[in-house]
Amino acid sequence: MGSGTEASVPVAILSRMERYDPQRIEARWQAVWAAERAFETPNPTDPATDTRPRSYVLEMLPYPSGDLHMGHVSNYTMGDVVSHFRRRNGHLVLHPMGYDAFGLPAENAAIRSGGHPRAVTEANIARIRAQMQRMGWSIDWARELSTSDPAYYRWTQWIFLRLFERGLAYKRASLVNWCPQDQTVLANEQVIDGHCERCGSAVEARTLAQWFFKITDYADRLLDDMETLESWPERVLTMQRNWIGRSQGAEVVFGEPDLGVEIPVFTTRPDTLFGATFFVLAPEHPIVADLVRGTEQEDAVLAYVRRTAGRSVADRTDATKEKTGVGTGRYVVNPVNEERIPIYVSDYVLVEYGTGAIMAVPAHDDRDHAFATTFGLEIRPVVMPRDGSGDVSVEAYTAHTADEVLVNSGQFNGLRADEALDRIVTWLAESGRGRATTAYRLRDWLLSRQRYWGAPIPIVDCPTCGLVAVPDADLPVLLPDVTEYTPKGRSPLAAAEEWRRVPCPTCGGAALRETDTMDTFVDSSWYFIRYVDATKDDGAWDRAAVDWWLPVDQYIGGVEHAILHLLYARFFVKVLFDAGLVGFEEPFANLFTQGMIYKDGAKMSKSKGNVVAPDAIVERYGADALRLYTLFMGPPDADKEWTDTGVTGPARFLGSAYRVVSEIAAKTAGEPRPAYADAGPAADLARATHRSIARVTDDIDRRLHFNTAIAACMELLNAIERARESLYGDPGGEIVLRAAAGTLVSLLQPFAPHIAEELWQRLGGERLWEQPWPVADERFLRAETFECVVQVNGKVRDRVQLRLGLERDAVLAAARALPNVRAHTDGREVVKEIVVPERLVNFVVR
RNA sequence: GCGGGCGUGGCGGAACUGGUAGACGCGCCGGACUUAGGAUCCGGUGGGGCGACCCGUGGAGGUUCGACUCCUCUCGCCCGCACCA
Repeated sequence: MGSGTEASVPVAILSRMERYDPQRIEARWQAVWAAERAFETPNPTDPATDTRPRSYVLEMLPYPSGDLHMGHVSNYTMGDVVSHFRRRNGHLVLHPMGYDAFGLPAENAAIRSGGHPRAVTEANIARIRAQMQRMGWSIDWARELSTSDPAYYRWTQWIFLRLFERGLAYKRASLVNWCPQDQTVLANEQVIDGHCERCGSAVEARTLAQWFFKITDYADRLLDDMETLESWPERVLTMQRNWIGRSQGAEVVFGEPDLGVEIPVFTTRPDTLFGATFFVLAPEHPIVADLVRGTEQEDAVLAYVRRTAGRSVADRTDATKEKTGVGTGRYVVNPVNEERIPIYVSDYVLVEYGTGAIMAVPAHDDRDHAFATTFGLEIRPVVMPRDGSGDVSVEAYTAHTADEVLVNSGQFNGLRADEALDRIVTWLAESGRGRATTAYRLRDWLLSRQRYWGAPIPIVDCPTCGLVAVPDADLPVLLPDVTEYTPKGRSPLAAAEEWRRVPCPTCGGAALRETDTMDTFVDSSWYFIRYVDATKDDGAWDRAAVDWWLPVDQYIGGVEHAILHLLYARFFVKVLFDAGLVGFEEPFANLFTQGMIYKDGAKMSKSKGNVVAPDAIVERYGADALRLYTLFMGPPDADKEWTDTGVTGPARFLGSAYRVVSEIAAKTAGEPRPAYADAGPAADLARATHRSIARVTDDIDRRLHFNTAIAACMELLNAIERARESLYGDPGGEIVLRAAAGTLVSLLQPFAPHIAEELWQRLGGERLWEQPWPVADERFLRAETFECVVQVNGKVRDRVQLRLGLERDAVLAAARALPNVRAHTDGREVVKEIVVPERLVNFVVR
């Protein structure tokens, strides 16, 4: 890769025949990187003793829907900048890529086109891979993986079995979210406002036997370990905290005397126990049928339960609608005061939360208040501010102040509410009628899906042995080929009769395979581990190598995964840790969530017709320009607005850098490294060069503010352009000029690696991607003089160029002497003189 | 309702620690080169005023010599959760 010939081409000819041609340059360098396997990073041969600095830089893997979109470009470019930066700062960098390839879109496309989901997926992957490679990201393609590959999902199944054997994967009939459009169940996390996250259909509640992961067992650790995730965005932590929804409270047991049953409730307000004036069961509560059997309320209650079951989830959970319900004719006894209170059935109580039953305290709960008002039930205040101001006739009194006391509460009257809460819980525990407990909003993760294109659940259902794990040695359980994928409410795998019939692994008797497939979020909950050993076939991974690379040092992705993927992946890692399979408890040490790219004020989407295809931009301006623009648009975590004209800024900048650096390469000689000069324009340029190094380094490393880093590169180019004519012909000046050009190219490399490599070569360098990152020389960060701003009463009146290190009195004297300063101070009394060293002077006058 | 975030030129944004508001870029205006310009180069560009100056970071107060930055109140927008007892 010599460059001697190009450096001698006369400038006039060069500028005419060698206009910046990104297509040619980018193809050239991508070929070089591929041939040299420039970005492949093998695992250490001996991880136990290898102490080399390393960084695992990862962006969330794409769903291969066909085309790369702008969100991907922005996301992967940010990761690429960090990767290049760390590589050039001496780190071994793991920067892999893969495909989240199972899932409904490919299956639906296959149904439409009559093809096979596998074929659709493979075609999509080929397409998106080519588009990603065209972007020139420094990815270790030797580690590429696809979650729909049997060599991958074999280990997804293997991990499922580890959860199964630990009792963390179980099958249970329960009330689940059913999407009538996609004909499958959905996890709670995939239901947005009662609608299917993917297709938008109103979700129905159905009772079905489904597979769950017991993520609730990990609720406390998922919550408490967030303390260690210091650099995670606050909003992601908050969203996870809300989602887990831990509430401290008490379980209180209410007795039903006629049938002799006990019904526990969960409450966060045991202090209001004396205010319970009725009791409510969720319509699906198992005791409802027993309570009303043979009574005159039976028909009314069962009719209400049926009506509720027929309504959509969105409808049921609409908090603004009027409360409905029906009395059962039965009552329970309040354990604290032996009072009989009536039992109602109402859909405002959710069977999945707490115990599915509540004690209703209308005086101190908005929902109970609304119900009591509708049904004309007693509203009895039991917690009041000391001044007696809490009126509960119109709305519930729910405030929490330090100065509340209990009333109407027997032996607890007069106690402060917080004190009473503790005392009542103690009393309940001592009398065996309750205990302190914690409830969570988080539900177990429903992972089974009645669809084809996913990893089969590796379980066999045996009439004698029950649910039995497929032995590890028999993995993968391959997806059978079926002819019909159209969703019909049961898994298409059920039609593969031959495939289903297997001998029971335990007793050898005739048994049937599980036909549901796994939620694709299972696939993506461990892929970051598999990258370490992406091709290993005698195990899921090598623990020593995994522990060497992980946790991920910098994870980058969209905030839309704040709960789903990030919570699931955290859960998986904790389970794997407990099973001794990995040596860390959190997968992602640092998380960065990038903003979304909008166009015309809306999220880019096909349905809105405002999608800008990266391909089209690359074709016209080149990958470097597109990379630069997606970063230059704004701070990485903020949402950004795409404008078609905006790309021209970075594109012109690259064209201009190409011209100017090529000219300098041809007209000067020397090393493309930072150099020094003592005075004059050369010294100014040397300072500008070193300041740029400091700024770009800090912007990438500490702030992840790529937009200002690029702005700094633009400023350096402007400085070079301004200085070059006066430096040509001066030997010392030419060295500085060439060094400045080299530094510019070097700083630009993480953002625009193709043009940087091309220009670096033109300047006589080689393999810029592995050159050390430039270091700013402190001596050149400071000028000899500074512009001192002089204010009078806080308003800028003049400026003066002063020597650095000048004493306070001298600074004041110089400032005072300025004509415009005198105009504003003469004849007035100066009451105060403020001097901010090396910045400004402020005279306060009266 | 609860929680998180954001309001700066015509536009995207910069100002990181309280110290020159508007870096950098787009767009626009003027000029050069040109058969031509969606190319390139040069100059200008927050508002008002001939000017000295005045006004300006959603709004109103406050702290300070000095506030985009800190405090109080308020308006608007975005995101998340929401009948979770």
